[in-house]
Amino acid sequence: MVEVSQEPDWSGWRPLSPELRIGPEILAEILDGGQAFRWNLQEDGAWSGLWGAHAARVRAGRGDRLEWSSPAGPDVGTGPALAHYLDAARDPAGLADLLPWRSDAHLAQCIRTLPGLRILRQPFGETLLCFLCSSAKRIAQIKQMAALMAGRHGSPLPFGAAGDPSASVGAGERFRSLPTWPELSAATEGDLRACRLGFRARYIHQTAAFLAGRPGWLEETEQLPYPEAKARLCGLPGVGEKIADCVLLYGGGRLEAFPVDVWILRAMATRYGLAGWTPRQVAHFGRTHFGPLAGLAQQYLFAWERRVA
DNA sequence: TACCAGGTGGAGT
DNA sequence: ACTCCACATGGT
Repeated sequence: MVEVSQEPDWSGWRPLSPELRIGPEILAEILDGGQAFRWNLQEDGAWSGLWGAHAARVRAGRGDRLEWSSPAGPDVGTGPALAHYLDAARDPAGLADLLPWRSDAHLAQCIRTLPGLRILRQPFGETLLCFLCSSAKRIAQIKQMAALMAGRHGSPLPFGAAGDPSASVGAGERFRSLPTWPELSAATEGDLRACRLGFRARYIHQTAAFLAGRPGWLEETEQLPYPEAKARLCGLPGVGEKIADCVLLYGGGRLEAFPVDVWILRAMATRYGLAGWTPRQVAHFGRTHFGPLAGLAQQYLFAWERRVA
């Protein structure tokens, strides 16, 4: 008999968290809406993705209850890791009710349109790497850069082949994680440029060199209070306020972080009458107007604005 | 072709 | 402090 399938062997589908209900559209927005850059839609409608040393498939099952499966290989605790990644324990019914939608008609509309939208809890270092790639780039291009870096500088995971042609690995190869910062410090700037990073290659190269001389610096930064953590991140080459806020929001679980990019600037100009405001002014408005969960509000505004555009 | 993309850093006012 | 603009690359 001939083995024709080049698909990886996956475990069966298993329920993730019974309380967590997320529909297919919202799941797509969560995994592929600009927070993370390593998820790809498979032909069967499930999402296949990687984070840290984990790989998994996820889909919305009956009653919008999430189901997951893992690739063939050793058990590395992917189920609990996925629950943490999706922040499943934090108010599965949705944090959005705590946002000031009662006094903000536009926010209320965004929340109605995107019920269950969540903020991920990604590995901190990976989030920094991906958002160092993000400046003046489309999401699809950031995903391409991440895939190239994983393929050329990441480590193979102990799991089977990946058949998704849009993923970073070809049939018969193993999944590859994104390179860690120590791994990146072994790459030359030219190596990184070859991953289509453009001028971002220098930032990543310099950041890798900085971190290589300071073991524990990133882990300490993750533990600091928001203002101190943000200030430290902003000291890294290529990291300004926007990227620092993205790292703290999507990688550090700091829901008060309010990243201001061109979409948020546009949304605040057209929906909130803040035309002409600087990013810094908009960030201040956002934090005060939306409160301690401003980052979640930001995600609703971002997703809604991109959807109507 | 020109313009834009989940920006940042540096130079010149 | 504010305004411009280069920085690579790919898509519309």
